[in-house]
Amino acid sequence: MGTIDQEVKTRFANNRQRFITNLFFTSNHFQNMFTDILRPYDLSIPQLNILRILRGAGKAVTMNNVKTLMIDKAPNLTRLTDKLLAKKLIARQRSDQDRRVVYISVSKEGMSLLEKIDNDEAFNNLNFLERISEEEAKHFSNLLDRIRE
Amino acid sequence: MGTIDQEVKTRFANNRQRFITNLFFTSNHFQNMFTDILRPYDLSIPQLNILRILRGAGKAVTMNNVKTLMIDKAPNLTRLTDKLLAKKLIARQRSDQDRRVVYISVSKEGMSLLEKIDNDEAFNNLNFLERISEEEAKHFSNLLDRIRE
DNA sequence: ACAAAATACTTTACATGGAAAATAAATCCA
DNA sequence: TGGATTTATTTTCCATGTAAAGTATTTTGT
Repeated sequence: MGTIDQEVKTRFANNRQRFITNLFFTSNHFQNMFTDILRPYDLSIPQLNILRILRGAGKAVTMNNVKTLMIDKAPNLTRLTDKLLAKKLIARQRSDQDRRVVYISVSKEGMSLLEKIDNDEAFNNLNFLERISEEEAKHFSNLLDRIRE
Repeated sequence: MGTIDQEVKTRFANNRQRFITNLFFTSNHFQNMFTDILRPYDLSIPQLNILRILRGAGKAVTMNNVKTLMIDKAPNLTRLTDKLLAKKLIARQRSDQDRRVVYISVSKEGMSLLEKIDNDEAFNNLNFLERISEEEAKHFSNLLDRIRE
């Protein structure tokens, strides 16, 4: 794994160009890494996000609430939850008060899968991020906040 | 657009966690921005990448070469180039020397589309990146190189 | 020369992202 | 009350990402 210039074999006009390309490339790189780590658990990144949101909530949550809590939006949330349901990782229940509303919650199976993943060396330790210090991470995160306006 | 903590409404365990989430979020944010800018040109990001690679090469390039030059790999390059061909933005020609090899190149239409996009205010000025200096961009890009190992 | 392996590309299948239309139920308001 | 609007979710459509299998052609090794 070399510099971004080596990776994409491109000559950049300036450092902002280099930076934005590197941002895409690096994000992609780590997403692939997470995807690989999750593969043995037969879980996708958005599926894990949903499970974590449900665990974090500690109670049943409406689809709408899940959607607003998802990081990268939740495209086809119904389709995603269908799959979690098929794997019995969540439960689904329609509200009695408002019959348009659907609640979902983590099942026991879902909770124990989350625990397994929490204890997964590769996933939990983030040891691929050891090369960046807490201070640098903070500074960098602030910078990302800033350039998004 | 607020800080990453506001955006994803999450409490992060540490700054490395915050950073990696912010990386995904910000990358996604800018990709969506590019996608929106390209929409009126009826062109996707990978399609634009291919056109630029072809222009950069200045000559016909084999599918295999295009693949190695693509940033995020070129999934279904045939399918992608089919679409560019349908829009007459590229030309395709089978090699005489090695009949397995397929060359593609930018057409006149492709070149003039690229010029239009080059002159597109929103796309070309990268003014959404004004908040980061050249020096910061350089430093940040180096840091991204480093954490990828 | 000729079968086996490698190479270049194409095709297929399936999961996901993103946007928009469709459906169903609740609320608003004249 | 009852039609129009809003809200919550589902469904559909299309482009892409990813992996694997398939096809055609060339190269390799005996």
